[in-house]
Amino acid sequence: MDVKVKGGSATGVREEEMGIRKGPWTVEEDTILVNYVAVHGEGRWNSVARFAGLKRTGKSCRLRWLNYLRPDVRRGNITLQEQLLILDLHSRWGNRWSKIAQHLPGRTDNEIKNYWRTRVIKQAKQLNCDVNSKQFRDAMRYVWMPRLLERIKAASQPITSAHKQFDSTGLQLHHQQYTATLNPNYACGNLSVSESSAEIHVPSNSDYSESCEFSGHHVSDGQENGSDLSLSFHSQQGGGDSLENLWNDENMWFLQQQLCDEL
DNA sequence: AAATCCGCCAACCGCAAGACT
DNA sequence: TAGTCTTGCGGTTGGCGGATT
Repeated sequence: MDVKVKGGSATGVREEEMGIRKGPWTVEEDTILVNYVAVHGEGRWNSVARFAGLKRTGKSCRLRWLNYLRPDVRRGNITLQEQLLILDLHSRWGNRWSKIAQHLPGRTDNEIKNYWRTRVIKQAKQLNCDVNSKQFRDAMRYVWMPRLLERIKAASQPITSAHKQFDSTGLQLHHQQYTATLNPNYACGNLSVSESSAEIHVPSNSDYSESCEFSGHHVSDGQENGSDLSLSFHSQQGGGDSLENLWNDENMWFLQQQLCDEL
């Protein structure tokens, strides 16, 4: 086990005197930290270090818990949906990693930051432009994000498809999940819309009992022109024509109003 | 088979803000 | 009110492992 001891600075000397450990955590240390948090809860990280017998700084304990030991930490590859969300949120907030992470349950700011640095900055280098340049932002918004959406759609493997679009000047989607009830005159069921996707759930006793789902995307140019919401849908079991009939202009208008009310 | 490169990720650092004394 | 401590955030680094030469 590699244990480094910082030297030179006053803090470093003090840490050295106290035998503060650095570097990768051991299983034993993890166990101690998990047990301590289970009993005393999160927070008071310096106390954790002091009273649990860990030779680690409070900061180190906090980081280890938040990024690795927390039970709700989600591991594994960043999904397409998550990638899309990261790109979108970063275009709004910049390097506010913790704020972005709040919208990706189970993901840590560190993970998102790493994703950005390893994938996104690499892309910028390949395009030979600065990651903060308008050129790159445009490439992201008009090329990369739409491609991601296409891949997300393709992953849902539609059998039949039909498309409707409507403009919603001034409508802005945020990142929470919204729900809208379809116009009862035209359909029954619930539509839930998130930043990158939408789903409709039709009750089995309705005339349209086949399962259908929507994929939609939110296009915002970030300018004062407002933003557009574009929704397309497909039926998984055929019947696309009948379903498409649900989506006449009135129903679209109704949905638009519902979304505007909620946002 | 060895050397080098590269991507990924855990962990550290400095700084700032808020809480506490 | 000032000084100190604690916590949280964003930037950066270092090491590991797989891919390539």
